[in-house]
Amino acid sequence: MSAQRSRRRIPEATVARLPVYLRILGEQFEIGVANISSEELAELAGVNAAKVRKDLSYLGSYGTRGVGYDVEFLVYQIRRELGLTHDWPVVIVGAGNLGQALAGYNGFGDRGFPVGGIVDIDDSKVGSVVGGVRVRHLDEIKQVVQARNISIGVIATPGAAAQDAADSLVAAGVTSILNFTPTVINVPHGISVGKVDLAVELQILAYHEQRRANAAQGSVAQSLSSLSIPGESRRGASA
Amino acid sequence: MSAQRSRRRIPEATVARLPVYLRILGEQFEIGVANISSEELAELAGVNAAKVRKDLSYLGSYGTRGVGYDVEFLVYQIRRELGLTHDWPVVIVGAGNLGQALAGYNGFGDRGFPVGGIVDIDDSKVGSVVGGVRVRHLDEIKQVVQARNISIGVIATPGAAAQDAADSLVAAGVTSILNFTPTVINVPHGISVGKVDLAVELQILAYHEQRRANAAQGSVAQSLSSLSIPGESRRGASA
DNA sequence: CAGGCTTTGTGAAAACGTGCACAAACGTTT
DNA sequence: AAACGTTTGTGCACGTTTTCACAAAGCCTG
Repeated sequence: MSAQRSRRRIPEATVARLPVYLRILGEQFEIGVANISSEELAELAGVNAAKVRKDLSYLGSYGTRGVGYDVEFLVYQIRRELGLTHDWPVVIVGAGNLGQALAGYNGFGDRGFPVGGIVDIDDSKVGSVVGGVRVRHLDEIKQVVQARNISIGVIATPGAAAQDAADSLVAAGVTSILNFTPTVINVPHGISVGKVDLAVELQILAYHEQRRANAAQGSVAQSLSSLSIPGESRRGASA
Repeated sequence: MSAQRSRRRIPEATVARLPVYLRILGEQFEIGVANISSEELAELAGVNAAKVRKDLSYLGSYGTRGVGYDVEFLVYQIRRELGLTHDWPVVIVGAGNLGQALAGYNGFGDRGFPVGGIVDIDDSKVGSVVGGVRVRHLDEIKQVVQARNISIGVIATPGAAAQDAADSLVAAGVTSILNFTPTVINVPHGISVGKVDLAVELQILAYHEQRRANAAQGSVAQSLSSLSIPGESRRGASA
C-alpha cells in the first residue's frame, strides 16, 4: 500500500512543464535511450538544466549523481504524479467545426483522454457520429457524464454559449473544464479551468512582430543572426 | 507621423492579458457601454482590479480618476500597442485535419489574422481548397510568404514534421511561429514562438483532478473544497 | 581504494509578478 | 469654491519562479 505520504505541493509552473518532459522522455525511450542527464533533457525541452533538475526534484530524488536519470523510471514517476496512470475520458460540448475536429483528433485519445461523449444543443447535429462517438443532446449531458464517470469537460461551442456550456458541465458533475472559446467563464470554487485561445496566441505574436518592426525602424540595421535555441514557457491553471 | 517615442517595455504577463481586455472592451462597446471602471473590467476578465489598472498603465495614463476609462479610446490604444491596426495574414503549414479546421475557422480572419496561404508536402492535398484558400506545395512556401508579405506561420503538421516545417517557415522569411504540435521546435534567435498543445492542457487538468481525488481520500469528506476560481495567465515567447 | 571526472540536488540570490493601500485627481453637489 | 464621493495610478511588500553556484554523491580508472 501507500509508502509515500503527502507529496509536497508542486508549483504550477512545474506542473505545466512536466507534460513536456514526459513527451520527450517517452520519445527517447522509444528510440532506445535508457538514461538521460538534466542537460540533455533541458536541451530537448528548450529550457535551463537547473530548471529541469529542480522540477524533477519535486517528484523525489530519482536521479543518480554522475549518471543522470533512468528514462523509463522517470516516465513512470511523472505519469504517476500527473495522474496519468489511468485514462481520463472527456466530454465535448459543441459538435460544430471545432468539436468535430477535436473528436476526430487521435492525439487526444492516444494520450489518455478518450472522447467519452459529445453533446450539442442543436437537434440537427444530434445522432450524427464524429470520431466514432454519437452526438447526444445537451440535455442528456448528465447521463453521459455519469455513465462514464467523466470529470473533464471541453467547451467547443461558439463564444456566446460558453457560459451556458460551463454551467451545464458543472451541473452534470464535471470538475475540470478546458475552454476553447474566447469568452471568460465563471465557475464555482473548486472547479479547475484551462483555456486555449487561438486569437490570444496570435495577438501575442503580433505584438512581438510589431515590436520588431518598430525597433528596426528606430535603430539602424542591427543583429547577428547566429543560430541558437529558442525558449518556451507555460502558464498556470486555477488554484 | 509619430508623436509617441519609445514606450516602456510591457511585461510578458501583461501582453498576454491585453487581448482578453481587448475582446471584452470590444463587446462592451458593441452593447453601448461608453465608459468602464477597472473594477468592472476586472470582474469581466476574471482578474484583480489593481492588476487591470497596472496593466493599462503600461499603455499610458488613459483613465480619468473618479470616472474610469473611455471604452472606445482604450480599444484603440490596446489595438495600437498590440500592433492590431492592420491585418496580419498567416500561412498554415499542413492541410490535414487540424490545418483544415484552422483554415475554416472564421474567428481567425475575423480577428485580423486572415489565412494568406496553406501549404502541404503531400501532392494529393495540393490544389484542394480549404477555407477559401487553395492548398499549395510546401516547396512554394517562399513565394506564398513573399507575395503576401506574411510574417506569421502556423504549424499544423504531425509532430514529426514540425521541425522541418519550422525550418521551411524561417527560410521563407517568417519571423513568428505558432506551433500546434507537441514537438518542441528550435529556431534561430530573433524568431518568436508560441505554442498550443491540447495534451499539455489536459494533463494539467488531470493533475488537478488527481490531486482533488487524493485530497478527498487523505482527509475525510471535508467541507467546501476551498480552492480555486478560475484564473489564467500566459506564456512568453522567445527572443 | 584513492583520485579524478561527472552530474545531481538544493540553498541562496535575483528577477518577476501580484495585490494592498493610499495619495492624487476628477466630477458633482451645495 | 469648498467639501465630498469615486476611481485612477503607483509605491511597497509579498509570493512565486528562475538562475546561479557548489557541496555531496556516484562511476571509473589505475
